[in-house]
Amino acid sequence: MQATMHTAQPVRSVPSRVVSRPSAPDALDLLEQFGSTVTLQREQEIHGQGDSAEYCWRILSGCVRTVKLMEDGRRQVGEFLLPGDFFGLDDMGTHDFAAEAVTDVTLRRYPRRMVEGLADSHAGLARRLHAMTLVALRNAQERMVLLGRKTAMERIASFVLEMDRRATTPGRAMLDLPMSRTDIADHLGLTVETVCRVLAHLKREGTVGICRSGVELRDRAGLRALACESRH
Amino acid sequence: MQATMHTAQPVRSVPSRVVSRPSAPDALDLLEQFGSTVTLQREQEIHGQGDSAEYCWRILSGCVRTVKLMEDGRRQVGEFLLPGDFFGLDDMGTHDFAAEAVTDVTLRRYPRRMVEGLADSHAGLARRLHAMTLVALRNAQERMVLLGRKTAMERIASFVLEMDRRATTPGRAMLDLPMSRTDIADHLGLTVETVCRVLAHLKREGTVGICRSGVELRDRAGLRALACESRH
DNA sequence: CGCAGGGTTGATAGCCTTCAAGGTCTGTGG
DNA sequence: CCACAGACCTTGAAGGCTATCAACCCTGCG
Repeated sequence: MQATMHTAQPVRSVPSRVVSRPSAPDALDLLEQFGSTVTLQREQEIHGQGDSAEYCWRILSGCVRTVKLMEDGRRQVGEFLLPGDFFGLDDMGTHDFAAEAVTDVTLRRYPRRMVEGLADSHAGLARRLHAMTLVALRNAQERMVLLGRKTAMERIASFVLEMDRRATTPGRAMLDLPMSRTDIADHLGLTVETVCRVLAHLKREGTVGICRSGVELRDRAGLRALACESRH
Repeated sequence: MQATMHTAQPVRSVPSRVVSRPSAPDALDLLEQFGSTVTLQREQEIHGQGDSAEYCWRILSGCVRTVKLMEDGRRQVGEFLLPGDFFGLDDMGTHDFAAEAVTDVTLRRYPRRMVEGLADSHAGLARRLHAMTLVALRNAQERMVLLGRKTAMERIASFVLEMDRRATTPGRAMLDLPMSRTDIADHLGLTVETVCRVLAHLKREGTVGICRSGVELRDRAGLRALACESRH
């Protein structure tokens, strides 16, 4: 099992081309021969809700969100995906959620037929894919606690800390949040206004600083206390 | 892929011993040689939150819940598991949720080390296990919409319909709900009182009848309208 | 019979939403 | 360069949905 499997982060692979030891073996490298690189502008749709699942993707740069719309327009953002993350692999037949570019993105696209064929003959790849699904499931379960039982303040604090842990350089003071307040609200089961108010409250308390499209983490311990998270 | 994979139900296997054609092949049958049968009384713990994941289980009879407790006592019930369902397979290293018997239960228990060993040499079994994880993930994502965006009435209606679809004989008027109101509340992100009030409301409207530890579905179409579910 | 635990119902409170208005930033076109 | 439009963000006021608190009912059981 890879180190990433023991974190509570979304499905993520170490972008092999960035690893210092370029030969670090990863079963996912087997996919590369079938991959093609695509770029999209912000707000473009990568696949729709209900689309047949022809491809899966890995993010090279940028941010992607998965979205489910109810008939009356209520929206749930399933997750935000960052460089290194895979998506589109965990759907059966059709994609339950749409996937949309939050920012301009560069993606590596793989035909699922090829991925599944390779997995049938490479047990190591199959294990790796299954492990990624398990991480996604664990994250979804953690989010069920957040959506079912946490207050607005706890949700925001948990979200900021999660994005910090997933950042390319975790622990830095400045944390980029490329998604809109509306996206954050629809991810956390809140409204835009509540997200704004809670962030303003955290700012007044000196816990975070608010910069355009990002936050400055001034008091991680305080955030952790607010988030009501046992581990992390 | 099995037919069950295309439903939105929890991880479920067809209990092979009950199938009319006793030779219906299922990769999960490979596990049987390592299985042992255990029985527990209601409210007993099967495994704790944070326990190292030594075993996984399949339910032969009864109902099980998965539970996560926050430090201050807030509780989230991850899912209710019914005969045929597997659990304990989707955890990595340790169980994130506890598992507890809702009713007296009979379980088939399998050492995970054996399961994983078998899966390494039987691609069919590995695929089957991965498929079960995918179903669990899809269910978790559907529940994120419920917890993030649905009203109390919609949550209850969705829950009743889901339990109906998963019942051993779906479509019957009488639906058994073996879990307590508190369990339902902690599953749906509500309080006991709200669950009671919503059920009472549905009863007054004639949508359901309330019997001791169960409901009578008098108006499935009405429930579906209340549940705001596209498919099903 | 009395107790204990779960279920139900009512009254009140509070968190978050809704509705509304203004502010800020960005990109565009003159 | 500046003005303007539009989208997003922020803040305020009011309302509603659900939680909280409390009381009572009901059932099973010792």
